[in-house]
Order: sequence, then structure tokens, then C-alpha cells
Amino acid sequence: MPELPEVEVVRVGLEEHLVGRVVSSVEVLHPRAIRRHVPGEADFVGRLVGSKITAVRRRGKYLWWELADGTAVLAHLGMSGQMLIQPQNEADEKHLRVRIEFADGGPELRFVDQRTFGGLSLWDLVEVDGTVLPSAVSHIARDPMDPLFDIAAVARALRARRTEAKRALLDQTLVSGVGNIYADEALWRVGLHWARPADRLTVAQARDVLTAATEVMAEALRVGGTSFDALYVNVNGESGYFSRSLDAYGREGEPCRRCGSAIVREAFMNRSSFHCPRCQPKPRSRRR
DNA sequence: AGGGCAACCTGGGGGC
DNA sequence: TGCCCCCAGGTTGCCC
Repeated sequence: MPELPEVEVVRVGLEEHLVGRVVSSVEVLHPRAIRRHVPGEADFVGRLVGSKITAVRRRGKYLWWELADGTAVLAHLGMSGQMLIQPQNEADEKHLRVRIEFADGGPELRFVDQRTFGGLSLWDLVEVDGTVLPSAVSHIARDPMDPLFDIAAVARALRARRTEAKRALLDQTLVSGVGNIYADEALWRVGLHWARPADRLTVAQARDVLTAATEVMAEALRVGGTSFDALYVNVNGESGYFSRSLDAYGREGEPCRRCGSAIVREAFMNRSSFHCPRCQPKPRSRRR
């Protein structure tokens, strides 16, 4: 469940179900589910068993839970990862990758991931620019929901990029949490084509597209995120409702809700981009 | 240094 | 029905 709103929905669910609990067992059913943990899977399991979960946090699309010993279990859902809280007697999901049980004997945590692009890892907590993060996340920029998100500074950095506006919005080292859906939605809201050079945005346009991204993600979060199918669900397996509110993403051939023109789909970065040809005109080629 | 692209996977859907 | 090709909310690593 990739983008910020969907990950935040999971974070809230994990916070409710995990804080204060002590891990009693960890079962890894697929080797790719434990990633980037150099000491290996056995070390990961050994360090996790007996540990107490003290907090569940998120930056962008990464989420993690802090352990009492100053380390953190970092999770990324990739393209298809789910975190499910399930009764112990519930049948295993087809793509169950990791099962974590707790000393209280209550519901277990299951990491389910069809495409195995997601995974768990264990890191030391470090302080970066005044915020405590797992060390593997230190390169990820603050997301728009972060109280210390500095929109003026990010707008300035966005305008310094010599690349297309959408590519910059998707760069997690510039602003985190924005993915393919919400980038298209933000660009539609402010009437900018995805290929507009970032360094030719006005100060106001740069600020406005970041504001639009913030707002569309906040709206999505309020209704549980965007779900097109059962792959994107909260910890209880429930889908969000924002897909019905999308204005651009996935609407090829359907009328723009602002001007009625048919939404266009184009290939971009080995994926799809959706825009309104009238509200978001293609930029003229760059002059030099 | 920073941008761009292939690679990492599984499964669903459409066309033939 | 089956096969094949295309598509999918992401990130990393390596090339230039």
C-alpha cells in the first residue's frame, strides 16, 4: 500500500495494536522479506524476540516501530505489502512472509506481500536534523505531514531541480510520501503538466503544487486511503474509499471534472501518467 | 553530483 | 481454455 496516506492508515492501526506488547516469536516464511539486514535473518529474529514495542512511527512511505533498546524495526510495503493483525487461528494468507507473535497470546502481526518488493529490517536509531530515525531512513526527506516540513525550503529545492516536475515530486529525497497517484492528482489540481521543467516553475507554482500534494493526501487519509482492490487494506483488511475521489489517476478517456476534456494517459518513467490535455497543457520545449 | 534506467517479483486482465 | 503480452500505489544500484 504504497503512498503516504495508505502507509499512515497502517501506522495508526499498528500503533493501536502493537505498542506495549512484547514479541515472543518471529517466523520468516520468505527470505526476501528480511532485507538489508546484513547480520542475516537469524540475527534479526534473535534480536526481535523478547523485545518490547514502544512506539510506531512513519516518514514518507517508510514505517517503523521502536524497541526499548534504541533500535527499530523498519518496514516498507513496496508495491503490495500488507500488515495484518490476525487471530492466531486464522488460516495463513497465500503470500504470508513474516509472522510475529506476542507474549500476551493476543492477535498476531502478519506481513503479507505478493510481489516481495517490501520487507522488514532492523536498524539503530539515529538523530538527523533534530529527528530520531532508523539509520536507513536518514536520506529520506520530511513528508508534508511532518510538523517540521518546510514548504518554502522544499519549493526552493524543487525549483533547483533540472528535471520534470513529476519526477521531482516522486524523488523521496526532496519530499517524501508522494507516489504516482498523488503526484498526478497534485499536478491536476494546479494545472501543471507532468513534464513541466521544475526549474521553470514560478515560486508560487512550486509552493502550490506542494500544497496540493499535501491536501490531496490529507483528504485521502481521512477516508482510509486509495484502494482499487484487496491488495491495499488496513490492518483489519479493510479498503479505503479515496479511489472514487481521484480526478486524474486511472481516468484515461473519462471527462476532466474541471473542463470535460478526455483525460490522457502517457508512459513516463516506465509507468503511467494521467493528465488533462486542456487544463495541463504540455510545456513548450526548453530553449537554451 | 545528479539524472535516468533496468532490475527486483507475482498475478490479474485483455487480446487472439 | 490457454498463452502471451501488458499492466500495477516502489526503491535500489549502476551507468553516464
